[in-house]
Amino acid sequence: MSKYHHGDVRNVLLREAETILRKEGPGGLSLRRLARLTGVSEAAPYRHFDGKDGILAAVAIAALKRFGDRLEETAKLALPHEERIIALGAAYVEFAIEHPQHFRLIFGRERPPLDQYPDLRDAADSVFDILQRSVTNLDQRGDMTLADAANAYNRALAAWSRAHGIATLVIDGMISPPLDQPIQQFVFGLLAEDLGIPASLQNPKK
Amino acid sequence: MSKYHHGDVRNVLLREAETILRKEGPGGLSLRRLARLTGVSEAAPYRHFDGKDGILAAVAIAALKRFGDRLEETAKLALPHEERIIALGAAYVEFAIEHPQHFRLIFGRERPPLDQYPDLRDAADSVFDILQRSVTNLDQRGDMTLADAANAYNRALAAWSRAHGIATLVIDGMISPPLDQPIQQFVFGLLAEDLGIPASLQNPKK
DNA sequence: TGCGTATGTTAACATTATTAACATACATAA
DNA sequence: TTATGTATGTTAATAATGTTAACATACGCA
Repeated sequence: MSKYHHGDVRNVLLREAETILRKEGPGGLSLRRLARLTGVSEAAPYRHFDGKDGILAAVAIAALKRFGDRLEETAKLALPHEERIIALGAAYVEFAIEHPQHFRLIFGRERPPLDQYPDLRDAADSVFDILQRSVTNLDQRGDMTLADAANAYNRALAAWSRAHGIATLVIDGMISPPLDQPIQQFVFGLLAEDLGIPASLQNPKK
Repeated sequence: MSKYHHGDVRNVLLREAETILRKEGPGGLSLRRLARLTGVSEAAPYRHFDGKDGILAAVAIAALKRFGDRLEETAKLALPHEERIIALGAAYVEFAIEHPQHFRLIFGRERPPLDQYPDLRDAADSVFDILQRSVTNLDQRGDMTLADAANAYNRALAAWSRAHGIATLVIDGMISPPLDQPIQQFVFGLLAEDLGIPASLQNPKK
């Protein structure tokens, strides 16, 4: 009977880390507790991951993958372009509300440094690519001028910022979706809110 | 010659905490290091603050005060209502970029729990009040219907979300203001970006 | 069979937040 | 002035953390 060598420690650690993170967030994830819960020695995780950041990076990459898949699904819906932007923003916010800790891990300050984890950077870039392509609708428009492209990029950033702001404010407890209406409706309302930007300040192009 | 009793430890601690936080953020602020730098014993801070969260709360309250003052200044400018909203958003984002750690402390996950520090909650509420009053322009409109009020509240939330999203994405390194144009211009561009929300999704009122 | 590498382990180190137990200065009432 | 209580220090202890070093075992493969 082997005294150790569980055979699958890496995956067990990852799954356990997932459930801890879901409850307590990146800060609450302690390597030693993780090891204890996994039933493995306190130094074992270091054989499979590059320390705490390594584990967080692995979890973040998995989360980004799921996030990206979800956004892509939404982006594929047969919708008018403007409505698709709204739907994307709603999916974005819903993900944040359903998985606040993952969302924080992906975007927040405790995210492992992108330049130390290239896979993490790639995963993050890929999600932004989905957003950008969907919002600017690059696929159907090979004939854009440079100015159009800059414009499209700005529109993507603006849409992203709006969704991101709602998501962040909600999960950080600064605003609370009203209890008497479905969250979807609340998010749609905010995303579609027309701010009445004066023409004098609007982008001169278009 | 007295062996201790510096006379002003609380303020010295606060100022030292400020400079540490500015460089390293809430997570990097260690009570022991703070005490060492202040030239005081490691347990001394506990005589003046309710532990680490207490210090963070005090710093956050001061930061919120400055933040609020700045927003209020902007809100007082003689501008058309819509342009004032843009200016407020810009001031909001500029504060975040100039003081990212303070901004994080105010809004992020490491903020001490609001229900344990009523003064902190009051300070935060007061800032949101400024935003809300300015965006909805409540002062000049005593004649609003209930629906109007709800609408105004939503407009405030939407404007706030947009600015908050830009601020958060920038200080978390997800987007970078272009180097070849002033930050102000970048922020204005994003805030004023017209997303082309379809009429079918716009708020039926108005 | 033997050897190298991957995967475990235990033990140690440095750091952290917090609290208890004790010491000193100061303010104020007698 | 003296006495006493409170505010403000200190040192020392506890419990937890990330990380690394030194050592042990299992497995894959020549």
